[in-house]
This record gives sequence, C-alpha cells and structure tokens, in this order.
Amino acid sequence: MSRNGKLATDLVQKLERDIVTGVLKPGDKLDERSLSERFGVSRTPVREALQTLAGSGLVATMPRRGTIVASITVADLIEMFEVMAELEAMCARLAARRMPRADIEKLIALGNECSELQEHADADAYYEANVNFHEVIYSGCRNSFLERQTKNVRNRLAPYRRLQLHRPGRVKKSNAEHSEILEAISTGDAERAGKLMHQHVAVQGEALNDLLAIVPRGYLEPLAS
Amino acid sequence: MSRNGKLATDLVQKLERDIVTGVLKPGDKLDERSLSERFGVSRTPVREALQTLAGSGLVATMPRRGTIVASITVADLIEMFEVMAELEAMCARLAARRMPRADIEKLIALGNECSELQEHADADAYYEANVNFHEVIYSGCRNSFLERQTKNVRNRLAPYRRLQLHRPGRVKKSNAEHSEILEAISTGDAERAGKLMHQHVAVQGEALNDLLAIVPRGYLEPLAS
DNA sequence: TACACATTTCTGGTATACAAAAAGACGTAG
DNA sequence: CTACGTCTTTTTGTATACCAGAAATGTGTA
Repeated sequence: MSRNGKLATDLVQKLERDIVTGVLKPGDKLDERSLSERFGVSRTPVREALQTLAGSGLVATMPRRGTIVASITVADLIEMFEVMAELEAMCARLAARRMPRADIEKLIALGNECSELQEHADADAYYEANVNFHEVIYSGCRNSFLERQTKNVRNRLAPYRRLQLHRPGRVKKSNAEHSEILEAISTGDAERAGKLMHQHVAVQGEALNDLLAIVPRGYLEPLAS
Repeated sequence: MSRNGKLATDLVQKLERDIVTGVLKPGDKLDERSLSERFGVSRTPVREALQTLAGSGLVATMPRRGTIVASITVADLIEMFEVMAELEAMCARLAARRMPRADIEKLIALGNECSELQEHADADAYYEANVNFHEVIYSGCRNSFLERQTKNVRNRLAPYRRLQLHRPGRVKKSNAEHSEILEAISTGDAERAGKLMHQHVAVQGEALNDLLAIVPRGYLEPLAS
C-alpha cells in the first residue's frame, strides 16, 4: 500500500482545501487516528500535516487536548481583516505599476466573467471567479513573497469571507468595485488602485456588524486566543 | 529522564533564538540525529520542531535531503524587505493613531537609550535597543495579528538585517530617523509616521548594493527557491 | 586520466509500540 | 435524585525500529 514520497505534504494540501472550501468548519475536531485511517497512513504524517497547518494558522493545537479547525475571536477577525485590506492594497498598488499587459488582459476577462456570473446569482461560482480575479492581482504585484503572505491570510479568513457574499446586494456592489479597481490598475494609477482595493476588502462600519450577525455559532471562540 | 510536556515547543524556541541571534547561520545543516542527541530527546520532537520552523520560513526542508537554516535568494531578499517596509509602516501609522500615552513615554526612553548607545559604537547593544524600539511600535499598533505577522517577517530577515548596522554611518543615520518617527507618532501624524518608517526600513538604491556586497558567502542561494 | 556505473553508507520518511494525561462512564454516598 | 470520586477509555506525546532514496565512494574501462 503505502506509496512513498512525502505523504504529509499531500495531507496538508487536502486538509487545507477542505478547510478553505468549507468542508471542514471552524471548531471541527481533527482526530489523528480517524484521519490516519481515513487516508490510509499512519499517525506520523498526519501529525506532521497538522503541525504544518498549525504553523500557517489554519488549525489550532491545544497541548494534550487535540487540534481543531481554527476558530478565532471577534477581535482576531477584525484585526485580520485590517491586515488583509492593507496587504491587498499593497498588491494592487504594485500591480498598477508592474503588471504586464498580458495579465491585464486576463484580469479584464475575469472581470467580465464575474459580471456574467453576477447575473445568475450563483454565489459559489461567483466566489470562485472572484478568487481568481484577486489572485491575478496578487500575481501581478511581482513579489512572490507578498503573494504567498497574502494568500496565507486570505486562506485563514476564507471560512468567514465566504459568508459575506450571502449578504444581499453584496455581489453586485463587489462587482462594481472590481471595475473601478481594474480601471485604476490598467491606467497605472497605483495610489487609486490601492485605495480602492483597501475599501473593497476592509470590513468596517455597518458591514462589519452584518458579517458578525451571520457568523454561525462555533465559528467564533467565546474568548481567549 | 524524559520530562513531560511538549518538548517540541521548547526546541522550536531554542532553535529560533539561535537562528535569529546568528548562532546558526543561513545554510547551516540541521541534522536530526545530531540535534536529538544534543538535546537528549528522540528524533520525533526534533522533527516536529523543524516542521514548525519550516512553516514559519526560518528553515528550509528539501525532501530526502534534510533541512538547513533558510538561505534565500537576492530576489527573495528584496521582496521581503519590500513587504517588511510596508508592514512596519502600517504599524507606525496605526501606532500614531492608537498608541497610549504610557507607551509613548516608553518609546521616548528607548529612543534616548538608542542615542546613548550610538555614542559608544557598540553595534550589538545598539541592535538590541533598536529591536526594542521597533517592538514597542509593533505593540502600539494595537493589532496583535499584525504584530505577530511583522515579527515573523523580521525574524526571517534578522540574519541579513544584522549586517546592515556594520555599514559605517548607518547607526547614526538610523538614530536620526528614529527621532523623526518618534515625533510623528507622538503628535499623532499617522501618514507622516508611516512614510518615515517606510523609508527607515526599506533598503533601496545604493544602500541595497552596499548590503548585498557584505552578505557573506552561503547566506544567499545561487538560484531557485 | 577521465568518465560511467555499481555498491555502500548515510539520512530522512514512515510505521508501530509505549507512556501519560485528559475526558467520559459508572457507582456510591449524601 | 444529585453530586462527587474513582476507574476505564480514549487520545495525545514520545521513543524506537524499519524502510527507502539520495549522495558518496570505489572500481573498471575507454
């Protein structure tokens, strides 16, 4: 059975996908034995995978008490969105200065795809296209370290961010903002691109209250880190 | 023998300290068996510690080829400093808006300490005080997530950043910049604080060439990630 | 002398076994 | 009937044994 070659890495990717896509929800227990027999490997690579995921913040490990999919406090959520807005704004600023023409074309295409999907009110499909749109901008900043850093924070926020789109009217507004950002980038207006992206990503004021109101029980910790 | 309670965590902290303080240098091999007998534990916690450090980017693990203290490419170095400047700038902006009066007093004290140490040309002591100065600003941003994120990147850059201070005249200039930043923060001028901090941290133009010129052989990878 | 191939050795990856601590179940006492 | 304490069970943390793959070395041939 046991195929060679870095089983732990595979597990990390599979678990990461399950967490980011919402198959596994914040607070879910990740039992080592269950996982090991589910994936047909021993506990060792499972433990390594969990260790890695803990390092990137996607899961939380409490000594002697097991590991769960990371659930964060309201304070953490606010802080992380604050940082996320800044990171994405930086990506947008740099992208406006550095993104090659070919990628701008790609961005335009994805913008159009978002617009089309918006009509059909398919939240999941739109979410996918939306992710692609943002990723092209990450890539366009031509700073692979910033790109990795940004994706990491995004992944950690994914379970909560996904909820946003279910707010009525959010998809339409989001799409309009995409158009503005796209225009700023393609004209090379770095400052404007950054500012627009910051507003696009930041969750503040009433929008924050709305988000908090629809976060399911268990997604948030009562208190403590 | 084996004392209970999360040996791996201790190892992470010890190795992290050794890397950040320069006892272990980029490119140094981290042999699992040597480490395990040096610390008197089995390979299992050693592997977990290395896994964790790999997650935070301080060491690099090549499949079947062992792990070394992370050595990065010139391109990586430039990218990371670009992000670092932005993160510290964000800390400074937020600190200017949020830092409580008591912390500002602390910052003034540390600024003075830096000034005094500058006279004596003790690079290591100055480096220490300099770290403290910056950490008070991280803390002052009142965003613990941003604080952790910033410290993480700083740790990864530590082996290279330490080299900067050995450039003649750098300490004096750095200290002058601290004064300006301090003034901007204490007067609540967020934009100015951010801009000054960005310039303070960013390594660009001739300064970059100087830095690259004194990076020891082995600190940088020839190519590839 | 230089290069190619085989063998050996060393090191990392995986599995399993054991120990310790926490959670849960059960019984008894109040 | 409830509450507390003890025992069992479950699950994590650590150690050890085994396996596989890559680097190093040695040998033979061109």
